[in-house]
Amino acid sequence: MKRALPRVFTRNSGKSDGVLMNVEDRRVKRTQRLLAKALITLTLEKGYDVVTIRDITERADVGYATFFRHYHDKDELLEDVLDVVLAEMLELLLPANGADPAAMGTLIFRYVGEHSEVCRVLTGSMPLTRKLITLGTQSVRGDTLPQAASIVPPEIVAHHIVASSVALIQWWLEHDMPYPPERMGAIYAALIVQPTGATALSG
Amino acid sequence: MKRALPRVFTRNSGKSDGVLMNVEDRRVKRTQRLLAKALITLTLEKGYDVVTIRDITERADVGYATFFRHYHDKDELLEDVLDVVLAEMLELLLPANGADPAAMGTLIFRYVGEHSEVCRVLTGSMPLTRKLITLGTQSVRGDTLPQAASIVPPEIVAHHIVASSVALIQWWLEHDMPYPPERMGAIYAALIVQPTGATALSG
DNA sequence: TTCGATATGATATACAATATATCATAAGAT
DNA sequence: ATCTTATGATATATTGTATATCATATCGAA
Repeated sequence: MKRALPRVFTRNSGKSDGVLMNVEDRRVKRTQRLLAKALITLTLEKGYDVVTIRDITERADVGYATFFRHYHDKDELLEDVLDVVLAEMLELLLPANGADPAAMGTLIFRYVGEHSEVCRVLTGSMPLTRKLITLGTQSVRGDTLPQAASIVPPEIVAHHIVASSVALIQWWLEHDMPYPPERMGAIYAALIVQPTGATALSG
Repeated sequence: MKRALPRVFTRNSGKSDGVLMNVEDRRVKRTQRLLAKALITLTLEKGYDVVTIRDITERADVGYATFFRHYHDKDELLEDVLDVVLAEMLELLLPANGADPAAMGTLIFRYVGEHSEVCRVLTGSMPLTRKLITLGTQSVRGDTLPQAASIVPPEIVAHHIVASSVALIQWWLEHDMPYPPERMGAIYAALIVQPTGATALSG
């Protein structure tokens, strides 16, 4: 017997059936890190869709063909970046769960501000923004809202909260973060959480 | 004397300095209409970014090179579509200005429902969605909100109203329009207009 | 530390799509 | 009616994607 699969071929969330690569190998992690960083930098320099894979590999100082050993295309690489960001935000927000909305909002905007370049790129991609909103909506529906008998279906309420939050983040980034995270947290609470909560109950 | 510029070279909003084409010529209008229709159809069939210009020209039954006589690239063609949609919605909403929010919302969702294919494509493009939200925000800021002394800056309030509305439309389209326009108009009023108005005043 | 496994670099190449140029023809404008 | 111009057809330069191959370097495990 040949010892059952000692290696770890985990492609992110197991969705992509395509390129397999041992993510425990230092070389692999190094290459993927370099590629991700290059994509972010180049996207901020000249826009996501005009960045070529040759651009990325040259900036990352990595062989051109190496890219395709890890990802099928640019979008798959960018999705990897989103997964990392989502995991980080989740572990940031989980401990603070149940705190008051303004404090939660402050945490969110503090994180976004500290990773503004990556977030700018991610929120510039429609597929990733959709994915983000979908995941967030599911989470919000699970967490709160054991409500009923409103004009507005709970599914829409959850979607509205998440989509509005993402939009607020986008506004903040596009305007070069003119207010500090604490102020944005307060705005988040006053503009999104509080009114929507009231609507879900009474409306 | 040679008669000063009898022709009309209007490239949409005069922004693109690139391809000039007499938009009063029937042939031009016909070609552009065919190209736009082909792009919409193909995008719904297999996704915007994998649609090639050759696809478009073949579906439109138009010479390949002809495309570049009208647009630099796919995105410019799609922007043309957005301009038409925006103009139509504007003339739909202007007469009803000042009516109650639910009625306005019903008008909006009725229009979206009747043009769901085009709207699906447009709201799937991040640059166009941004443009739409920016224009809408300016309009809302001009219309209403002579307010002051709130935690939430009026600029953010306006942005929130528009972005939330677009998000609600996106939700509706993505879920295959499960409620009629009248219901969506009521939801729009209860979820977005009424709470945000209250926040802008009191919050 | 050694050894087998494997990720990488460098290179060549097939292929697809963009973008432009040219010229004859057909369609529209006046 | 005729002058203008948009189109079709075609060729071509250019760019970017995607895959294959082989020697080398790096890694993990014993």
